[in-house]
Amino acid sequence: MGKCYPFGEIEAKWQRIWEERGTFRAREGGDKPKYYVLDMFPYPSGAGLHIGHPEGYTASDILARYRRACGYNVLHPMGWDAFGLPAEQHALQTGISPKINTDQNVEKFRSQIKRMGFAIDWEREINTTDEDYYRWTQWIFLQLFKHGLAFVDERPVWWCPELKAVLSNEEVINGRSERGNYPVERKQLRQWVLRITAYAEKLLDGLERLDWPDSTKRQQQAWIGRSEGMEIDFAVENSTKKITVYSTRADTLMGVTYLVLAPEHSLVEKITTQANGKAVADYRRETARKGDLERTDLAKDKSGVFTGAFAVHPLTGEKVPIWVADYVLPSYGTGAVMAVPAHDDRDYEFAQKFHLPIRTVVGPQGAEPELPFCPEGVLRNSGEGLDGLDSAAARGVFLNRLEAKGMGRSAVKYKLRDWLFSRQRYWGEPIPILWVSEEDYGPLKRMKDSPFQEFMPDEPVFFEENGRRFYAIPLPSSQLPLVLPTVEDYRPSDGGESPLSRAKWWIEVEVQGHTGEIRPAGGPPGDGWFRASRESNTMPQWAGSCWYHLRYLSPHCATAAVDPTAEAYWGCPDFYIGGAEHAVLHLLYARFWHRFLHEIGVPTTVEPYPKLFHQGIILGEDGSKMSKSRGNVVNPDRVIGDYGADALRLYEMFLGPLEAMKPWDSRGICGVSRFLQRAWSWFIGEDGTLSSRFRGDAEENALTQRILHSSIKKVREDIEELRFNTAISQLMVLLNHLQELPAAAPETGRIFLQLLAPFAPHIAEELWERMGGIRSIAEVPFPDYVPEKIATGTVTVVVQVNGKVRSELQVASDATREEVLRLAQADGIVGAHLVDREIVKEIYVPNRLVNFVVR
RNA sequence: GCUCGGGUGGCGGAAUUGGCAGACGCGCUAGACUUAGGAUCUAGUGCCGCAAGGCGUGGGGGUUCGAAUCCCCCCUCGAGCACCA
Repeated sequence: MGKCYPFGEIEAKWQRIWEERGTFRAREGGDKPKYYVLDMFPYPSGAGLHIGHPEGYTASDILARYRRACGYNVLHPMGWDAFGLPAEQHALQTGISPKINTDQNVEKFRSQIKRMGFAIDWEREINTTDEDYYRWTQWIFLQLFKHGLAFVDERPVWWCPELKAVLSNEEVINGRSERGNYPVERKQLRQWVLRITAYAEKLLDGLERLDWPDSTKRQQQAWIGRSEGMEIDFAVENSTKKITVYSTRADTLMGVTYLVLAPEHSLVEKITTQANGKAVADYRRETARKGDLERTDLAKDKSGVFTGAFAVHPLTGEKVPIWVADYVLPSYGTGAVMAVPAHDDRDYEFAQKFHLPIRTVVGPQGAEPELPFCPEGVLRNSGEGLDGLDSAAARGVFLNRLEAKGMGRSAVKYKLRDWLFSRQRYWGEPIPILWVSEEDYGPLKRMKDSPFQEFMPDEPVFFEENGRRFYAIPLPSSQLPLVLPTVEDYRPSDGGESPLSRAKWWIEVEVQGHTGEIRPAGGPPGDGWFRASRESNTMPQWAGSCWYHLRYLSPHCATAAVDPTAEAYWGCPDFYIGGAEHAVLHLLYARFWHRFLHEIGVPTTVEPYPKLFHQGIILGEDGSKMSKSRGNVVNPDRVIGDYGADALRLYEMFLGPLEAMKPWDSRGICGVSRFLQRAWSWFIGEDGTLSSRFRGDAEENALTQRILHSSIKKVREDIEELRFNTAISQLMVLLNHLQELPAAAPETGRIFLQLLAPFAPHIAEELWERMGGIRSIAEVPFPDYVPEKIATGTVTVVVQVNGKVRSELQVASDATREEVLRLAQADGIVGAHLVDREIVKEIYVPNRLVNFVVR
């Protein structure tokens, strides 16, 4: 690039001034309406800022600056989601503590983000790993515990041997870890679990009112996976047992030819006949060994074994064999299904393989169905009074009949599973729980005045080990934050325990039931002292991001997670922007916590993020995902050094629609850089002083007025609709026109700068100041357009003959239909196409077009 | 396999309710200024054609005076879900 405006100097200058003046500090109160813009806060990775980060942040910054200029009191904060596995793995490799590593990374991220010149209130910066932050994360956990929503359970969990960590359902993709793509397996472990399923219905209903991308709503909907069906009881022949199945297609009840139990189903052992015992046991063992990848691989053949037992059809009394097969999942519905091979793909495949009977009971009206026939249809072969009914009606009839016999009921099921909340890791929030023995729990529970009563749930939470019970005791808030202790060794144990479990001095404690005091084990015995062990698991990374939008409102509040006055003023974010990869993880968990917190009286809002937007991904120059191995990574520091932050901001917004996936183009940034250079040169002459083109007496002609005012209109509308690429192109159109003018009114220059300011704030501030601006351009009201200056006297009307454009006319905007048609016919080129033709129809669209239909 | 969302010049992308397809930018061509140009400025730039004109929004069909836009079929790319009964 040739000569450049001094962006390096200007950008540093204005970033310093904004900080010194506190230009973007947000305070509660005043008459202005509030506007809270939130970015998904970054995980400060060691790699530093990625070129993708500034995309979302610039978008939110444009909105923040625009809204401020439109008279809103704007809150635009930033912080760090800094717990997480990479810092811990880094510690394992280097021995540097995650704390130190994280602090360094935050330092780097902060300085890189500051170089972008965002209108952020840095006094509100938060960090999920700060004690003052996570004490409230722990407090929220205790509230969940108190309300019976946090409990422990021995359950099969996803265990990743490579990461030596337990993963949540959401963190496992096709049998591999989301992070690192390592294989995972099933393992029985005692785990903390949050009862998110209790909120399934609310989380589903709440989606409707959210202004979110459709695809994200659909993803959450599918994840919650509500289905309506029936539970149907099948008696087991020669037994008092019954098998309850769940089905959404009870209309196919008469087509049942066998039942299937999940291998883990508790009845399997009880009903299997002796003759089949070995085969079933072998099969169950085989299933247990398999990872879910193997088990759920769709391509694989169906497998299963016969139990030797039979069930009794609740309506026909017919005997149907009971099988065990791993295509039935233990964790959904009742873990047992009625198999209707004629009308279910999976049952059909299974029946084919094991030569089980197939009975057709539903089909299209009239024609014979091709099996398996899975859509709804009309009943056949189902018996008197049923044949001919459509599926929905048939379900109603079956429901009545089964209900009458006490053998069926309607039921709603969800795919959503409870949230596995403990991690066997070091770098996370310690779970503020103590474990005491059964003998100590009783007395402690009876101390009504004990601080340990503060978060005590109605139902005790306990686990059993070697025949002994251990009870969970919540720390009182006086003991928060429970600080993550310093340890030497960050390795998890092979047995799946947290590195914290090795810190015996921290784990083994004694608690004073009366006072809430806690001391290391080995103190003198006395009244009210009990032995206890701390919970060694930590919280998953999602915990801190579940409520950070609330912490920004009063980041320094020492008495509450969020100050009620601040919360009452700011409420929840009016706009939330971040990547689509969080569609079901962070966004579902945060909705759960926020709603829970709302129910216990913390935030006044029910939903945390009423309006959400996902920015797209910026691909490498070769059109593939940016990655070190491909060597197509663009370094933001480098770009800022070469072209300046304004150019980077402008370029990322100009690339294409904000939500789209788009490739980086290193030549494209030259284009926007040239635009900024041209803008600079329009204001500043060769000698470095304000250009002489600005004359107080200059008056813009109608064309200039029209372009200027339609630019104001378009920029306003485009910003509000997040169409930043077209807003910028309009700014280019405007500048292209202004450059043609021999002289300009200072006011015209100022309006141009105000329109530019949200996108390229540094250059706009600098030129604004040189144009005589006293206040920061960020604080000057955004210009409004004058409609009369856009709608000038004449409009262009296109003239078509048989739909083909032949000419265009300049006519007065208030011209009548007759006048325009007459002018159109009088047009020379049009006339040539009308010669010897008969006009059969005349189409007239006011101020737009004329179309002659001829023969 | 199922469910969504896309396919517009050499490239990124524009186009209220169906009403001038290709705004803006990149690139390219020619010219100017220059010792020089990967700087700047000027002009041009969808395709075919000397022109008149014709053809053009993944392909095919349809509705309409008029379709990138609406309807049907097909091709293709991307995302999500993936034995949830």
